[in-house]
Amino acid sequence: MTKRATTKDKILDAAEVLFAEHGFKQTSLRQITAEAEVNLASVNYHFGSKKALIQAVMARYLEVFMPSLATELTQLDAGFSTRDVFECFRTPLAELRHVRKHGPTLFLSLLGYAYAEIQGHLRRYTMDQFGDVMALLLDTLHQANPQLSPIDMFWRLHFVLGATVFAQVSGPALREIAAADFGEAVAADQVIDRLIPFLAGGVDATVAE
Amino acid sequence: MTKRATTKDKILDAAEVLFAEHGFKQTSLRQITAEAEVNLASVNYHFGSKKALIQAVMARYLEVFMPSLATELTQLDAGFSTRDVFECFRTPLAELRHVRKHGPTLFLSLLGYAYAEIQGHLRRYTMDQFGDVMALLLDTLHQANPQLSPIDMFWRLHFVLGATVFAQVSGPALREIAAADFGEAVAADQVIDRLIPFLAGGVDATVAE
DNA sequence: CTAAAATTAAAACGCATGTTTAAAATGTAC
DNA sequence: GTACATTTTAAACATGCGTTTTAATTTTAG
Repeated sequence: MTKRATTKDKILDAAEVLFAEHGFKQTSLRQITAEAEVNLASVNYHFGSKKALIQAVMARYLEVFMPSLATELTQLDAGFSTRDVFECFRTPLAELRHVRKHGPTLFLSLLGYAYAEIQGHLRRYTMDQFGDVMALLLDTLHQANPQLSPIDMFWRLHFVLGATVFAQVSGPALREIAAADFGEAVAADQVIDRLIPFLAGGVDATVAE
Repeated sequence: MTKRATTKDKILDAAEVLFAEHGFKQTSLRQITAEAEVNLASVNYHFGSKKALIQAVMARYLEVFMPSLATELTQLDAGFSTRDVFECFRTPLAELRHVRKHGPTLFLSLLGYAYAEIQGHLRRYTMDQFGDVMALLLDTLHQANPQLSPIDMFWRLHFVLGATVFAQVSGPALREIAAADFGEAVAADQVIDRLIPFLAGGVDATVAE
């Protein structure tokens, strides 16, 4: 049988939803503890500070996602394309559903805000912990596109991150507009189906002369 | 001869730099008025509120940029490519240098934060004021890519915005990393040279089957 | 059952924010 | 030069924030 949710988990669950919705800085501990139905002081008791809570929220996802992505990347068959590299994101993202029902969407939103609000400590944490996976990704993409210089690849990877996190951060609003304008509801998962071809096309583009 | 800067202008000039650097919400009126060397209360006296100041900052740029972009788009020669459409952004962006020395960079950063911090009032203001230009852009891109369905084009345009905006928001940090890792300094203007081929490649990509 | 440890709870602290107030200073028109 | 309007100034206000404190409560061990 499943244990009753602990205070610590109730905080994490409430925090990640609010963070994903409104960003880190703009979400207060009072909102979080109200939503989690726990006492305000319990955040500092269990996590020490808001900063530490933010890192704990990210860690739950990064610890699943990053190793999984690394595995997928290293298992690529020889002669892979850029498109194949981006397809490697599907499985690790889908696995986040195991940590939380809407894990994939939540994670990408959190990542987006982690980038947008240039939280020094978060960026440092991510890079310290998973810089090797990022380097592997950069290297793998470069293998698929040897014609691009490392610096060109560097910039294109960051354009990719930008398009991805942005699409997810403003995802709810955009899906709403899309549904209103085109009468077509789009699930969050389907956005990635539209995204991958776009990203691959961008990375594969010939450099400006 | 040029008039001495008024309090109102000193506030606008200081505000836009701080906003572009740290975002809207995270920049306080006290930082702004200290930088501008004016009294704290003068913001509310001259603009009414922080919200109104933010809109005034954006308006200075949008009023120049949007009509100029519209002009460029309508003057495209028949048979234009996606790449041609994105090249239309160069001139309007460059013109922002007339309103302020680093106008192009500032404007894109501001736009980035306006999107990232989902400021309802700002999004509404932008759409109300310049929704027609956005529609024109969407339509023009669709002309260059008639094979894409309207909803595919809708999503790709927003991926484009995401990549652009994030490239600029995290631009200073990225340029720093790039310079450290590749020993190659990149001016802010040159980022757009790397961006345009990427965006065009993404938009032109064949849709997923 | 009891004593110690871990957790929860309520309240307050110190600080920063946007905004307002009311007086002082400055500029303008006659 | 005087009266009026505009602008600047300093101070205070109300609110929300993360954090800390202290006491009550619950859980855990022996």
